[in-house]
Amino acid sequence: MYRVLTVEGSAKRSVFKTVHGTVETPAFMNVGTVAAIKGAVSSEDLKELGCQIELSNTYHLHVRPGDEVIKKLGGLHRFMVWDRPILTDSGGFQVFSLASLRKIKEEGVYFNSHIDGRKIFMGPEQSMQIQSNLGSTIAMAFDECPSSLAERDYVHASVDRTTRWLIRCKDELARLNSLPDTINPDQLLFGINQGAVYPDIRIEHAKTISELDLPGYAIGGLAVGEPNEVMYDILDRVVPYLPKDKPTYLMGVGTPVDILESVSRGVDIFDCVYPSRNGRHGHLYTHHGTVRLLNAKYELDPRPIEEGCNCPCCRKYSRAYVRHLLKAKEMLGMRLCVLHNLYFYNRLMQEIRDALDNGCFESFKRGMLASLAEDNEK
RNA sequence: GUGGGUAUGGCGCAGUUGGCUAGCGCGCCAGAUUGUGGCUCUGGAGGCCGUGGGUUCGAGUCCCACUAUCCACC
Repeated sequence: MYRVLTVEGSAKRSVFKTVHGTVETPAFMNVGTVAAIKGAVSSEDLKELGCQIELSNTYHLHVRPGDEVIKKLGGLHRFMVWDRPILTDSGGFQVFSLASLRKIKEEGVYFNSHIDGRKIFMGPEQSMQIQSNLGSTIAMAFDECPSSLAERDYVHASVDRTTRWLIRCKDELARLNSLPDTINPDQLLFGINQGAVYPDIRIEHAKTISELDLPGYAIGGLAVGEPNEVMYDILDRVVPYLPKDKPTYLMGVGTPVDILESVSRGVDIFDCVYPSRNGRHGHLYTHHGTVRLLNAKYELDPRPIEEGCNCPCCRKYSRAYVRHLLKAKEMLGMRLCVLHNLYFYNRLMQEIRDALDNGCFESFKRGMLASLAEDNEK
């Protein structure tokens, strides 16, 4: 299923085979929370952008349109017409991001829907049932993502509960996968490491969940406000305790720099809203730093967002035109910007894989870090 | 032409019985944003308060004239 091809330091170049196709890693998952990449990007577009695997969200699809609806329509792949791998986030992060609307108990979490305010209960079993109805390739464990500022005692108790939840997730998914009418009987479960910024709690947790022999492991609860150096330090300490023969997924990360630094620390898979959300807001990534397209200095700029970029936006359109579209709040402006950013991220991952294949990742990384730090003011 | 209303940053407006460096929304300029509520947040620039007189210790606020504009009526 998962095979390491080459290693350079802690960096890994691997292939991860699933029933929905192979993911070449290091890989970036393009984020389509509600079974769509925001910004009018279709699943056809995703293929053109080089997307290998897409991420959707359990909580959001549960509240709308409802996982039962998607199951009746044949599962998420058929629903959104995407035949490559899909990872569904468990809803655990919403415990954290919608914190003002929730109550956490041993059995699970009581939410208020952000759509209509109605009460929702989600525990490990519910999350697995929803993800089973969606039929994603990879289901994520239902976890709690404690604040990076949380007290040590709280984090300790939270992580213990997350472990108990993980065992319940594993049991429940095994049961669901064996049911006759299940959408994807080969659905995989990834466990999630937590522990905020306490290395000893994280390491202990990593050891514990590794023993459950799941097909993959994620590191959650990072890049939520703590300094970058802290995140890198946690990765240095924790990744060695996760199985090397399984994919390692760093949740919610990150900037191009974060990705380079994390690959060199052994991470295989990433996801982040940056390319899509920032794209919608005119914050564009290039190999030579970011372009804030809404800045006045681009008003008359006839160049593409990035010279030499082969994305659907850069092949045709000028900064001036796309800037105008964003200013006018035309959907096309967002779309073109998101297309560029996702193309950039997917291409960056391809470049990382090529460098690993050629055994020159460290020098590639040094050069790319220098290039990304350029001002792009010209 | 007559009567009445209104004139405050690019636009739309607040400005209490006249009282310290005239506010707000949008827009504009710049910055944040890491398992996405097509958001949200943080800064910044920009105003001789229509013009000219007057009353007062002090006027965006009161008085007069003028100009512009809106409404009603001949």
